[in-house]
Amino acid sequence: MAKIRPARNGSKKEVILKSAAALFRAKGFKASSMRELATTLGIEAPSLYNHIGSKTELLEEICFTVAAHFTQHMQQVQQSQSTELQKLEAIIRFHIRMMLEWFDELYISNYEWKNLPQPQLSAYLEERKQYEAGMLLFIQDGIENASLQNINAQAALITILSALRGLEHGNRFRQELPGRLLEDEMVHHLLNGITR
Amino acid sequence: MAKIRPARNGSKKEVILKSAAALFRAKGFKASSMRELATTLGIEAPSLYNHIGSKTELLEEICFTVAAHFTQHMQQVQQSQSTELQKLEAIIRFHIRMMLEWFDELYISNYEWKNLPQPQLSAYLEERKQYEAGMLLFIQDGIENASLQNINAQAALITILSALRGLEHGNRFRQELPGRLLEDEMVHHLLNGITR
DNA sequence: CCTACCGATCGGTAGG
DNA sequence: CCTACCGATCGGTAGG
Repeated sequence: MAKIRPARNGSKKEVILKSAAALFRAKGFKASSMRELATTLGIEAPSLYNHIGSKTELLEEICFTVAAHFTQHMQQVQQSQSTELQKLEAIIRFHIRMMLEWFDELYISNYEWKNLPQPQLSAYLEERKQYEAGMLLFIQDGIENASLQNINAQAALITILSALRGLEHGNRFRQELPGRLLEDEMVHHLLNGITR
Repeated sequence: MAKIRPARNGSKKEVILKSAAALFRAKGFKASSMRELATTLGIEAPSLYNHIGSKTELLEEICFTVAAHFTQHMQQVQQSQSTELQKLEAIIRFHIRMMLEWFDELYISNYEWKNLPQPQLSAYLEERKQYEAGMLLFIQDGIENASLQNINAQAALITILSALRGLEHGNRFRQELPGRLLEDEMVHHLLNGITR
């Protein structure tokens, strides 16, 4: 019999979500089986369904939780009184910190979102689009008030976003570089190239 | 009865590879079925096996063909008499051009390689490691002879590689920006940030 | 290049 | 949280 799962049952669901994120990141969403997830948690696969609704629900929770963090930070930056350069720097630093702390989850929201069902898929892509529009505005404003060079704003957006989102590759950087150093170096690299 | 497939049967296998690349990129390797691939080609699934050995073989051919292109270009750049800055610029431009021309294949070799079986998986990762070591050397040499700022070479490598490999995201840039403009802008963005 | 079909594995449910 | 089990789908083969 189907059991109604509580929206908040605290720690057990979060444990499942964390294991799922690690598994989905390592193998990909489709290649990850609920049986393997259950095994890593020391239970049988059907027992998972006392805590979650479906495999897809796990993916949704991961993607939208990550998206919410970024959206919230974007709004915070937009409402600040900082300069455009400071806003861009804040965005870059936030990305890198999130990547260091929530690597599995960010990887999934970057590369496994395509497995989301509709209408969540569209909603997710729309939220991303809004975020990117916010970044583009910072760059355009910076060009207008001459704190940035007269670059192509769209290309600069793509370069910065690619550098930040592509960051998870291999994640070897975690061992070889202190996170704070990487953060400072990337800010310098990505901003000084477009800072007049 | 198993049929021995010729190593060179020319166009038909290449047509399959091209369709497979598009499908694997859109849906992911695991989520792509041979039945769907066959349908897009107007044949039944079992007929595919007159031209290919397995689904995995398709992935292998895509990943190693891409890797071979990059490895060959790296060797060409290493043997050139260019300055370190010119070498880095050549690498960046080559990446972007490959991305514009072989988007599906690069996406797969960037994100679906984890589906490779052993020992191909290890061989693939080793080839990538060699490529990255080559780039790192350009950066280190540039720092030593002061054509680059006194940056952290590892961080600079990560930033450039991330920006280049993360580039395929959404691939909207294909419509909005002429490829050559994006190339020039990214070279400027990624190099001027570290060029003294 | 097709029809017919296989063994394996999947997400998930029934029922307790 | 378990055992038992389902319908669907998968990659691939047999045989022609």
